[in-house]
Amino acid sequence: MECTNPLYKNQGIHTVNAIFTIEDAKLKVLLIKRSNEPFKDMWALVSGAIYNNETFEDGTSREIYEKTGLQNIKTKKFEVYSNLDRSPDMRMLGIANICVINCEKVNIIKQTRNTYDANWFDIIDVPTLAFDHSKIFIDAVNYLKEQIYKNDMVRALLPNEFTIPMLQCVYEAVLNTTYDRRNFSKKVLGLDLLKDLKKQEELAGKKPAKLYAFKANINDKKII
Amino acid sequence: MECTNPLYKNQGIHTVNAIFTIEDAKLKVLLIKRSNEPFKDMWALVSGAIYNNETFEDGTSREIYEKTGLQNIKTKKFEVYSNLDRSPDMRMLGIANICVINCEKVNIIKQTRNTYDANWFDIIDVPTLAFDHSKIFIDAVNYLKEQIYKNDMVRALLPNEFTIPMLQCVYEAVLNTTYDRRNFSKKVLGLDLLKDLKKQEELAGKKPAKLYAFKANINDKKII
DNA sequence: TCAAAAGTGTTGACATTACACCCATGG
DNA sequence: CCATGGGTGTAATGTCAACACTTTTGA
Repeated sequence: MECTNPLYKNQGIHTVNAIFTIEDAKLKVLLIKRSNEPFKDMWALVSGAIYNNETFEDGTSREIYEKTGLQNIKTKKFEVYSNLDRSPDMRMLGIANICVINCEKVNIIKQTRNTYDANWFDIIDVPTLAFDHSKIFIDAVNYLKEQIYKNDMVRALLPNEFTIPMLQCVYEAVLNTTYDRRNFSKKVLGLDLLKDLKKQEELAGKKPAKLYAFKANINDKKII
Repeated sequence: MECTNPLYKNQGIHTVNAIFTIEDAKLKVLLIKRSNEPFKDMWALVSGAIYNNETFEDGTSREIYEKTGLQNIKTKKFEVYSNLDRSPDMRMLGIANICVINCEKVNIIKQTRNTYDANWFDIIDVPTLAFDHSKIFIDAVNYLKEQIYKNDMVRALLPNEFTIPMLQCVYEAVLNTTYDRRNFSKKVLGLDLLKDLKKQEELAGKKPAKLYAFKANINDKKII
């Protein structure tokens, strides 16, 4: 239906997505290069406008798909940005998401209707971003650190079958720290969180590690 | 500026506020009674539409003030509700806040332009609410439990000068549990969080407790 | 002098940390 | 047979939970 109250009219809603992965034991964020004004040729988080006839979640999935080709991404809203001048064209309220993904599973599309490059950036090498995305990016990293203990986030960063050293690597990359290998292993196994798959990874030049999977329907337990 | 893209037009933004306090050692939420359609005569959370020319934070403060008379309330966004049918008049995206307040400091206005009653409800006695506010209320309580360890939330629920038993009462009311008085006290004092004001409360029939205040610029520390 | 509630100290249980040794693999 | 990295055990330390007694106040 048509909006008649002039006080409410002309408000748009942006979905802004900080998409993270772990690659080479480093926390990385997905950036796209804009091919249109405003902020043409600048790197940006994956973002776009929500349509009238879709929920925020549906619009977010659509925007991520259109700009990267990614599907079925786990997202978590974490902040709202409502400065009146955050977008030069019209009043766009920005709702920001953390998204986490196992980058081995996916292929990023680099050229789309509004973008002409896409890449994973180590979070310490992120350039200045379009709009207010630099601020959103910093907030996203901090939020991710706070929330990484949630099992579904950790799950999304790992393949379905993984080893305990891989799990440790996720924690160390996100929290930018190190843990003792033996204590980490002991802690995780004691939480009754993992299913022993009775299989081993196949790798060269070292003792292969055991493969595990998360048990189904586990409540969040803090590993660290 | 005018919005021309029909895909984005006609989206309104609601601020929906679950305002909590501790009264009689119980966690309570502030509800208002609606005097207009839709949902006339039903209880609701404190909510309203954000205007084009104000930030979300400013619009939230304005709505809370207009519907309750309250000012300077600490708010924290926690969720976005975007079902297409959540408001019968037009597409209204709802952004929900947790708000916390020390009810001793304030006076609630019961009659306003759109409401004709307002009251604190023990969270176990909350009736069915207007719009999707019942769902939002439940999410708010859960979020508050998750976040109560943040110092600024606890601060907002207490007067400027408070005793350790009062602090313990806040935790017990929010988390619906009990703690050992001696262990709680020991833990809090060991965190270097509080300033001893070298004063005592003045109360009848019992040993008066020492008064404390939070130290300035303290990072969040989990008491429990 | 009594009831009510606050302050403090000790102990055992449990969790976390630090650290050393052995094992399996591919080259 | 060696380099790499995974698996496991133990002792020291730190944190948390349970619990008893004393203190201060107003009535």
